[in-house]
Parts: sequence; structure tokens; C-alpha cells
Amino acid sequence: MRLTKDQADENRQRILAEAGRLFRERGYDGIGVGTLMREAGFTHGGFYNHFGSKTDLMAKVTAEVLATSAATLDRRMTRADGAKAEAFADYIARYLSPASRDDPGHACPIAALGVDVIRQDTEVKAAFADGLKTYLASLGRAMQAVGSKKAPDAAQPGNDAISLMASLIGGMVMARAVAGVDEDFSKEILAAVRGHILPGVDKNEL
Amino acid sequence: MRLTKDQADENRQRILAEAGRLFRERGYDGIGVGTLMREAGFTHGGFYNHFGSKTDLMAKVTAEVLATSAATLDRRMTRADGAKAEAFADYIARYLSPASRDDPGHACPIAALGVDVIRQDTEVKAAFADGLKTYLASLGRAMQAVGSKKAPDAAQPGNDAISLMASLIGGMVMARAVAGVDEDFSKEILAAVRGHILPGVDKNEL
DNA sequence: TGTACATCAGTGAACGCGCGTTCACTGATGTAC
DNA sequence: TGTACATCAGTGAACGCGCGTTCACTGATGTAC
Repeated sequence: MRLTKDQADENRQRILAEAGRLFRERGYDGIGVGTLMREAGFTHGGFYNHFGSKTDLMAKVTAEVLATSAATLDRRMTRADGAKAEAFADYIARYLSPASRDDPGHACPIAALGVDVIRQDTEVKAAFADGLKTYLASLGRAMQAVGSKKAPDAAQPGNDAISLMASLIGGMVMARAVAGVDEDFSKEILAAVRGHILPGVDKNEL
Repeated sequence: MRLTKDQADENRQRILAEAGRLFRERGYDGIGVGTLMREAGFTHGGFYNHFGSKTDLMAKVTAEVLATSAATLDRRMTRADGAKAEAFADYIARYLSPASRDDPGHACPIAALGVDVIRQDTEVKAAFADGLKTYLASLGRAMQAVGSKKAPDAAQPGNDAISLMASLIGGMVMARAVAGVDEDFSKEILAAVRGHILPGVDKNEL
């Protein structure tokens, strides 16, 4: 039952999309080839018609999902036009919201995959490193547009984006680590980091 | 071949210590009961004489290793006496050093286990939440002793410790994620976060 | 203090399970003529 | 345009492997008398 090339490409995209969600939700090692293919609507055997190995898929999904996130941030800031400061504050508030915390499958891939990529093959780490650089560049542009560079450093203009990203990731990691066992503590963590990044802007109202 | 109670307790401690190192190095799911017991010098069957299940061990190790880390930070600050500011700066610099990055088995358990605990059982997450609170309290005392509270907030005095911890964790996660594939980028991340936390103090000299 | 027996830490074979991957097979699509 | 054949996406059984856990067994320790 050979398919048309268009149908085959569409199926491949479906596998990539499901993997993008499932890897973020359950981790690279938390989802097997069999389960992934079932979620995408196929049986497991056909997986290898599309990807050389599970590691190959992990690298491709990582690259795709990080590039998409960076592009989305760029687009949001471009569209905001005159209201860039509000758009940026909104981005931070959404990033560190309980909603994002509870839906890692559709939230920041850096917070979700970064913690898992540490112990993966070089192939996957390389895709992540590339994607992270691209994302930090987008973040740096957004910060510049908003004029929120706190400690301008001509030699290392990317440093502010890196430390903002560190706060976002670390805050989300802690909030997710205690979610489900101490909801108050988890919310307190999110609010504290939001307050640190956007002083005076919010006091737990999300 | 029954052992003396002292010997049995010592063996149990050996398993806990090995697990403390191995869980940090390879993740909770990255080390099996068989391998762990072999590393501790035993065969796998005896594991269940000491712990009810692997999850039981994970919870106990998490509690122990986080309590030890908090106690170590307290002790270091107490001993520093007149030189508390230096001791604190040294703590930050060591935390975000390439040496700590490359030796997770003996570095911060929050950065190492926090990323893994997200998908573990409630039992393990609860132990982590408790340990994190204890650690944040120590960190808060250290910051107060140094007078480094950046945005004093009477209502939420723990917020500064939380956001500092977020920067530390996030910086370490990113640095580890790209380590091995882009050493310059990894060092740049560590230096950027150090510079954010201790402005003007260091310029990559570690 | 000496004897008899229960306790229990450690051993290693065995279990059921899910994993990533391979492979023979099917049959509609794509291609060469 | 029509025919013959190669291509290849999808199927499902099978593989070897490592996992967490169980269990019968061993024999020195701890305990009751």
C-alpha cells in the first residue's frame, strides 16, 4: 500500500509534530517509538521509513521545535509594533505562568528539552546548542527593542539574554519540580522569578 | 551469612552514598538497581533488604542529599565569619564553574535532580520540595548575611533566594546542555550568569 | 556461660515487561517504455 | 495513452536487551533459655 509522496510527507510531519509535543511532555526517554507511532496513528514498524533511528528523530525534532519557538518570538515582537514593552512583559508573564508549567508539550522547548538533552547523544546536543543560540538571538533582539538591557556590555551583548533565559529556565524547572505536591510553593516560585525579571509589575495575579 | 547490625547499616549507607552520586550523574532513570548495587559492591538481590522499592530509595536519597547541601552552605557561611562576602562570592563562582558543570555527582543536587524529579512519583517530588525549601532558607540566610538582597520585599523575604536559585539552576542546565559540543558557548553561559549575579566581579577568569 | 533456634543480609536464578530495531510481506504509486 | 515493473510507506511478528522485582537458599548473628 504505497502512498503518494505528499501523503508520505504529511505522515512524516505528523510524526515530527507528535514527537515535538511528547518529547516535551515526557522527555526523550519517556516516550518509546511504539507509543509515539501509535499516538501519530501508525504502527511502529514504519518509523524507520522516515527516520534512521530514534536519536535521528530526537535531533530533528529538537532543531525544528527550537527554530519554531524563536520564529514565534520574533513574529510576536514585530507585530507588537508600538506596544513592544507590553508584548515583552506579556511574553515573560506567559512564560512563567501556571498554564505553561502544566502544559510543557506546548510551552518553551528549552525549559522542557534542555533538562533532558544533558544526557543525550552529541547529535541531539548539537541540535539543541544551535537552536539555543538562535533563540537567544531572538531574545536579545526583543530585549533591545524594549530597552531592557540591564548591564550593557559592549564586549558580550548576548549576556543579558543568557541570564534572562537562565532565570526563566531555572524558575520553570523549580516550579515544575514541586508542582503536584506543593501548589502554593510552585506558584510562589513563579511569582518570585516574574518579580525579579519585571520588578514592580506583578504580585502573583496570574 | 548474616551480618552485624553495624555492618548492615554501613552497607545501607554505602548504597545511599553511591545512589546520591549516581542519580546526580545519570539521572534517577539512568541508573538501574543492578548497576547501583554492583557499584556499591553488592549483588542486586540484597537491595530489597534495605529499601522497599527503587522509588523509596529515590525519595530517601533526595532528602538526604539536599539536607546535606543546605547544611554545608550554612557551615561555610558560619565559618567565614568576617569574610562572608568573599565566601558568598566564592560559593557562586564555584557553583557556576566548569568544574561543577563536569562533576554533577558531587555538585548541586538541586540542579542535577531538579530536572529529573519533574517526572517522578509524588513521593520523590515531595522529598525534593521539602529539601528545596530547606536549601532556599539557607541561601536566604547567606544572602542576608552578605546584604545582597537586591529588591527587598518585606512580605516575601524568600523571593530573592528563589530568583538567585533560578539563575543558578538555569545557567547550569544550559551550560550542561551544550557542554561537549560547544565548549566556548558553555563557558560563555556560565560567565554571563556569574556576571549577572555578581556584576563587575568576574570576567571569565574561572 | 553454653546451647538451640530464629532472624535476616547477601546471593544469584528467574519472572514479566517495554524498549529500539529488524525483517518478510503487502499493495498502491511512480516510472520506463 | 497503455502496459509492465520497480519502488517504497505501512504492517505486525520477532529479536536481544536491560529493567524492577521476586524468591529459594545460605550461613553467621542475635536471642531466649
